[in-house]
Amino acid sequence: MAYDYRHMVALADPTRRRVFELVAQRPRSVAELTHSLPVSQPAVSQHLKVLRDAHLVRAEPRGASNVYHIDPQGLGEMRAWLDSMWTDALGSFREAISKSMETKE
Amino acid sequence: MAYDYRHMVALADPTRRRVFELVAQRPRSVAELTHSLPVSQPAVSQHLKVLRDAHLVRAEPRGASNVYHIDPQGLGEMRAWLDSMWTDALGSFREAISKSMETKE
DNA sequence: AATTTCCATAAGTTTATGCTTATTATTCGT
DNA sequence: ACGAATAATAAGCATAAACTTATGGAAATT
Repeated sequence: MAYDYRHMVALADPTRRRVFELVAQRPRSVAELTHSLPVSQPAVSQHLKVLRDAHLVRAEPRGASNVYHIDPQGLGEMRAWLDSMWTDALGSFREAISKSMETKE
Repeated sequence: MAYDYRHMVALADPTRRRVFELVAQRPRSVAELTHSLPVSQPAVSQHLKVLRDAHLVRAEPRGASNVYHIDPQGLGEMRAWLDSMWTDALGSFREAISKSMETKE
């Protein structure tokens, strides 16, 4: 069940981020993405693979071209992680605060 | 205002992630963290710097030692980004779905 | 006050990863 | 059916970034 942070890894690279943002705006083919970016087509394909594996985008074949759109699953998993982090981590954070209050007063 | 993804960059590295998780469990000193990890103390300090810059952790000097705890700001910023992504990106996602429905029906 | 503990920074090395060119498979247009 | 276009994969390179050892400064211990 352990969260594997694939989404963070995927979004850590600036170019890959740009790919994701472009796809998030509206569905786009690989050729279209390549034209909007300062890197080669294979580079774009490689980034898309990482984003696909992280369930952040999904490919939809449309004839010879491959149209990518957002995959809600990735964002959903991130949100779930963030929510649990919010309660767990910030819970113990609050405890620590109270304790340091006690110590100081 | 543009989101700079510092948090994602920070959490992309497995060791740094481990540091973050340990600090999230409960506040810990650098020495404590080093003992729990397979890397040297300077490596831990370097990771902590990245996490600090991303506002994911905060240092609290306690005598000679430095106790790190969670910084809510980082998680908050991530949540804000995620929420806006959720509405924007998934909004256009829904549109695309509707359109592809029209096309197919 | 000397020694040890704690942590951060610096410098250098090694590993990871993002990029390129080359190639292949599939589909479209003519 | 043939040539052009689309995209994925492979191999190699080059830079970035994660690690190491070395060092220095501040606080605790004796």
